[in-house]
Amino acid sequence: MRWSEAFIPTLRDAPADAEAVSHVLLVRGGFIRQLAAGSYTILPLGQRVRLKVANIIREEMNAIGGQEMMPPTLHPAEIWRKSGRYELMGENLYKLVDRKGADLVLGMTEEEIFAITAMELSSYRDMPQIWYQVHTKFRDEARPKSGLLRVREFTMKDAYTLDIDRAGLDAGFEKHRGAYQRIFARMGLDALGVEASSGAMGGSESVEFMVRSDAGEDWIVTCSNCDYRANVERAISAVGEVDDGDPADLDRFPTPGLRTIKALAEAHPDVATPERQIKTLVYVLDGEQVLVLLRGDHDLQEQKLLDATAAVEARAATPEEIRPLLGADPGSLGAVGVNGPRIIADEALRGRSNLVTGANEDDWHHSGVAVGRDIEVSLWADVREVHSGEPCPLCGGELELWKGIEVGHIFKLGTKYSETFGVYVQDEKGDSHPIIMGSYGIGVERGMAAVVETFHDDKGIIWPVSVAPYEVVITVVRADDQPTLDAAERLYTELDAAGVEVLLDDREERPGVKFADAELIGIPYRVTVGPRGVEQGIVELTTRRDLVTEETAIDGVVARLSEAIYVQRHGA
RNA sequence: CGGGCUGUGGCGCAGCUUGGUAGCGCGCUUGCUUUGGGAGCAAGAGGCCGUCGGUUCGAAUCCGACCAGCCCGACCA
Repeated sequence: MRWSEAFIPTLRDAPADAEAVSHVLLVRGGFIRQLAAGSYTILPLGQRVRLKVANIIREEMNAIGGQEMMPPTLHPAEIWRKSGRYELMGENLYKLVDRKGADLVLGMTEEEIFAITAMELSSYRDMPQIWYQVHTKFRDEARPKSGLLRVREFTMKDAYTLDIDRAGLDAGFEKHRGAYQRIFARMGLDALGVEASSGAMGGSESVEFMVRSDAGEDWIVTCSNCDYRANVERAISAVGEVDDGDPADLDRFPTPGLRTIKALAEAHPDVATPERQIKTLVYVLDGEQVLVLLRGDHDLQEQKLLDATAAVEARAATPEEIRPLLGADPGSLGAVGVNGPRIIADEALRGRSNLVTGANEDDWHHSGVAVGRDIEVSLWADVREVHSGEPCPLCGGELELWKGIEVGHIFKLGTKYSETFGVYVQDEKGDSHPIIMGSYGIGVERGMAAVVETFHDDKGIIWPVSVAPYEVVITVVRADDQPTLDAAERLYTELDAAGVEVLLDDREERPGVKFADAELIGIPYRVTVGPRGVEQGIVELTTRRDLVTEETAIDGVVARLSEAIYVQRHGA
């Protein structure tokens, strides 16, 4: 491609409303333009990257036996009502009505559609199957943000495994784990597979692939000593033992004006250190008011609460809801003697005694509280959020927290969708079994953005060869100098013939503009052709990653570049 | 959905307090000069000032409603 004929609208100034590095650089480099919140036009340069990412995904999916197909994105609402997700997905699901008044839905993930397609299968002999698509998904995000990182319309590779038994699912899951590791590695990404919550997908087990980045929206817990890694929505840590002393009798004491764990601990350091208090939270789970108990120095992880109770929506109750329920305001709440709402207690409170908690009367607290004796717990669960520095649950090493971008997520779904849609196959004895499904997603554009978040400097993007829009840019220093232009054209033709993707910067611009643009759009190799060098049969070769330049004979440059690129093209 | 901020040529911004012919930088067009790290001079093109309504002789500017976008939070397969 000749730059003079290409549509590569680079910008000198960053758009005012872009914050994330990938957002700024993709807009400035002429890869994308915003149409509306969370809605982008992918420009020619962006499309080349997007197709390369999609092709890497396709190659690795095909390599594990995946078969690409193309279901519709527009679905009858009936299907989603049947799976229960018409309601479950809430406002994130785009809902529309056609001319006949029929309700329709735009697909945001497609377990339902693939389950229905799987009704064609009837025998264990048909198993296993790996089906996938690379297609548009729609999500009415409450808050699209950060350019391509969180949008309302995007391309997702979603794959589904169909097996007759658990062992088949496990095998399919492991195949995908491997494929995903290869896909992200080929994109240059260091994506770590971490334990995750399955959320609204349902299912038993899931692994997210996270790329470390401050632009990410998830917090990840990793051990500095062993391989333990998990999303905070799922992560656990070893809790230190607390010496409660001998169990005491339940008692009350006045605590005027002491409304926080900290204030109470400072006023009564002998009995009420934070780890010897019970934190009582009132939550509303799908409309049901519940008490959630935690150790005083611990915090609630809401997703854990949802997972433990199979609830869909959790929110903190308001003071107006709490007073009629418990008879006191936040600051003096407790679960002693409460029997009405369900009481969900964190595992860290199990077996504890001699504790302090609110007495459900303003300005009074209980002391000597023994959890089993004085509080009737309805459900024990791990609902505590792990904090940085706590001991690893596996090895005791120090846990670290970091922010990550979720570039992929794989789920063991089980039979939820096959049972709903009646997808059964017969085994060798003729018995029917619901198909066991797995579901596996990668966000294509988010992956592109994650690459930019990972590889950039103050001059612009640094694409890995495997996903670069072009592999080489030939910068013609003097486009008006005929020998220079001739030499550049010859290189352009030869590189093209050698199968290298090359962009010829033949624009009548000053060199500084061309260098700056080449660096901004992140082409891995730059060949600089200028009058001085051409006279001596020499060009300059610059690598984008380290911006190191060396002079080299024109004659050898094509062979050299095609070799270097060939080995990098399929990923690091 | 709650909180904060912003809407003025393609991009970045000023003008609004105190109403009176819409401005600057970059980019774009043409010409000349220049040419190894975002050139100089000259002449140009390009704007329903987010939308609707109100106040006024007169509104980018004042008032109201709405819409859109960004950031924080809630939410998020």
